[in-house]
Amino acid sequence: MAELPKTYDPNAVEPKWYARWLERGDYDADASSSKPAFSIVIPPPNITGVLTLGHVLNTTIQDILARRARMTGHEVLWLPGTDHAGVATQTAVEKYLSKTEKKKRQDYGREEFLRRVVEWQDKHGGIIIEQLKRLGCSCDWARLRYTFDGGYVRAVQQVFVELYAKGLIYRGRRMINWDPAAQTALSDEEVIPTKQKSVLYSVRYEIVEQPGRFLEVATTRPETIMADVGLAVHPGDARYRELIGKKVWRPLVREEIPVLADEGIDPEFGTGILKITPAHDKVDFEIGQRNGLPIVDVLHPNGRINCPALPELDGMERFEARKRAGELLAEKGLLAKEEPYENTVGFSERAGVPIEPRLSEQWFLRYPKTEEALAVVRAHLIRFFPAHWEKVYEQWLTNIQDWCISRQVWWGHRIPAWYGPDDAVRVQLESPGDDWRQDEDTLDTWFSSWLWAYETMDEPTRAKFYPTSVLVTAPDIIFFWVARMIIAGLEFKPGGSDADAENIPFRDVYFTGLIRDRSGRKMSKSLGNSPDPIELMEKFGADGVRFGLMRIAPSGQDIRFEEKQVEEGRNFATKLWNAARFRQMHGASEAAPRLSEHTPSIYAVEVLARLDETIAAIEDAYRGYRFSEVAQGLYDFFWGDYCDWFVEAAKTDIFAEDPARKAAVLAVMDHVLSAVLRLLHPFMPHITEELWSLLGFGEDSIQFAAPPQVQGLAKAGSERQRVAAVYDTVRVGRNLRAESRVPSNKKVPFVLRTAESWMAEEAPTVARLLSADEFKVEANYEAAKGVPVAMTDLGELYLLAEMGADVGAERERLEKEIAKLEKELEATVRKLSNSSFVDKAPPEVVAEHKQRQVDFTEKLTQLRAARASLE
RNA sequence: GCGCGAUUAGCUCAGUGGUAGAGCGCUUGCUUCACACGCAAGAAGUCGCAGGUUCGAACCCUGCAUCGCGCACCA
Repeated sequence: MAELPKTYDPNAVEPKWYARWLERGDYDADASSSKPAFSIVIPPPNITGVLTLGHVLNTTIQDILARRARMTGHEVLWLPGTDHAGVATQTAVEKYLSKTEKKKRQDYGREEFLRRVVEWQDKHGGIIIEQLKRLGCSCDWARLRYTFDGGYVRAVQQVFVELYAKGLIYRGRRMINWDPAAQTALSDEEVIPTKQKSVLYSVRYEIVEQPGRFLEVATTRPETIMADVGLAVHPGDARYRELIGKKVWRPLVREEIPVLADEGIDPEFGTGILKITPAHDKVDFEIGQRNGLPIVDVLHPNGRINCPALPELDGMERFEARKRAGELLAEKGLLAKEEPYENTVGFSERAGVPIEPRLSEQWFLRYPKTEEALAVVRAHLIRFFPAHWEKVYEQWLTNIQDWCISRQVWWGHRIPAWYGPDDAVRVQLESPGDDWRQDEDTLDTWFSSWLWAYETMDEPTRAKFYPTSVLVTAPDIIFFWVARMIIAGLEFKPGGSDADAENIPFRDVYFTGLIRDRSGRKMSKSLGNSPDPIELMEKFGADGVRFGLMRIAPSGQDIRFEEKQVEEGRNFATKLWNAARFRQMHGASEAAPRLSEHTPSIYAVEVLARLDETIAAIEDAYRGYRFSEVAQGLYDFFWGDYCDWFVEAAKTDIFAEDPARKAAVLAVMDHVLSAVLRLLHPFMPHITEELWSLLGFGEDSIQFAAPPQVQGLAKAGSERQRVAAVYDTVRVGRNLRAESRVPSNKKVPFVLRTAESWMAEEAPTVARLLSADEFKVEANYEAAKGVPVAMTDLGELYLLAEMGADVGAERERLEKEIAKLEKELEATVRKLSNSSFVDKAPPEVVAEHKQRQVDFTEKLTQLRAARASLE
């Protein structure tokens, strides 16, 4: 085999393997397989979206789960797809057309505009799919779905028809959230309450029956005063009892309106008087309904004032009108005061403008199966990771309101309702006839997404792979998507039987953290603080990005992203590459190294024991979806235990002229490398496949190799204790070198004074690790005065530098060491002299402390002797 | 107001009852025959604050503070 190049080039290796995997059909899920099923549906990204770091985190986790499942012998389906994303896509296309052709969607008309959207979708759509491929995602691309696929659209409409027939979907004139920018209704979830600095106006209303007497009423929205239809006070409010039933003059568009009593008024708030504007406030609407008040609407759908009776404001933009209304009131002497005020205003999630509560004819869904949806999570039929999201889910479900599902948007699933002669309404898929016209509105995008877990699968696929194994998603769509999918599964029962366990859309839900920038801000396009993942991959490799991100993504915590972290991932890939390169420089690897044919060195026993521990820890971490633990465990084992210690120690045998010992070491290396590659493969699929192939560890792709198991090869024997003693000696010696200012490249002799004669066998290895030209073990060594000495677990270690003993420096060094040890000993003694501790602490803990006391005392005695010998 | 998180080294974060950890950054020494995207050594933390439980608390309990998120209210 040719020697591996010195540096690893992910940009050449990664696309090569990905193309090969697709060619071989490695990700095609076989619904007729007899292997146990493992399935994930991707949270479909917007068709026109581009890859963000959030997607990278999310899809990397899914890919890890899918790849791990393939290796553990599952038939894996990772079903990919995209979302038509109604409002988002329509807004993007409208923006584009307004820029390029200076036209609004109305200028094109519905049909032509939709043609333009499809054109745009074909041009910009699917970019994200190619980006996911660059990342190495092992999706079954043959099953790629789109929420606008013909069959999918039909299923969405069918569900609408069914729910209507059940009486769960209804049409009604109700208060909804109106987005004046996008000019559509929104669901409650699409409204983001935002704290705002505004102005509180105190407006004076003159009492009709008592001219000259005014009531002060506070409002943040003087531009809607023309829509006031009354004032209200609390029935028990003694201050105003005599006013109930009287009338006041409305200050703008002067008219008499009644004063009435309503329980909903908080007497403590402001002056205790509320103006009632039923058309523009949800609470006011309810009070109006209770008291039989009329509804006066003074806003156009676009948010401009609609009030010809007040020409000063009519047609004015709503916020401009607010200021102007304040001025008008002041001019009339009807403004008592205005003061700065902070309140919370609902903003449209998409358009970013304040929404208007508005009375409107819309379609609503009364959620079915809410109690069942709560129950399956409470009973952990569906498990949330981290579990604390259960509370958030519960809070939403127990306060649930009907869902406004119609949108005044063209790009979406058309509502299958038809209006015929004489106000007849029919809800069905096909048009009832020529004189029937279809509802103009489309459905909320999430009304199609909630079927995603099963409507994306054909019958055989569903039989094999539904319910899916796990859903991986960001917690910000827990209501939009996760909760609604659970409800859909329980209501539409796509499973094999009526049992909840077969109809829930997934068994586990893993909520990722949100990725923030280094100052803690959410990443967004508008802030420009989101790095382009493709650029990162070009710079550090997909594997580097994946590993770097996973190592810092603990379950449920938000992540502060820094490029340094993916740089570390890239560095780790290079380390892996070079460790493999070192191995293949010493001959061909064995695919199935037979460790039992060799007598393992004590270092081999140690590294195999650590490998076992690592494998066990990884298996446990996977069970709890603790991916950063898996990544960190592998990183520590491979870089620390294997590279820094085992390989360096093993060089003694590799470079020695003993073929048996060399073969033994190489077999252990093959064993560990093979195991590490397989353990690492879900995180770094490309480089592990490349090395698997180059080192010849398997005929087939690493993707289907079984993960290594705990072997129990290394028992807690004396070997591990000896390795610990050797490594301790090395650490102490290296420290002694540095403290004594011996340069790294200078070889010096060491002597260890100890009765442990076995240590002499390890002398070549200790010498190598210490960069010593000689390492001697003597039971009765007498050092010359001023020779640097330090204590190891086995005895005194002397550094015989020929640089002339510096008695002063050595004294100083020893005193520092003595002081440190004294402190530690003192703490231990104090603890042991506490009778409560000795009586109540577990015996092994007490024993540990006693041993520590003995060790410390011994070391201290020797250090003091060394110190004394300097005088 | 209710609920959920977080608070540990300069930075980003691990650590869930028994002598404080990693990476980066910093200081020092090294181009030693896998790797300078590297090797070795080092400095650096009253574990947000105050109580409590315990022989023993970064860890368990209570309260508080600060930051973030969700829900409700917001005239």
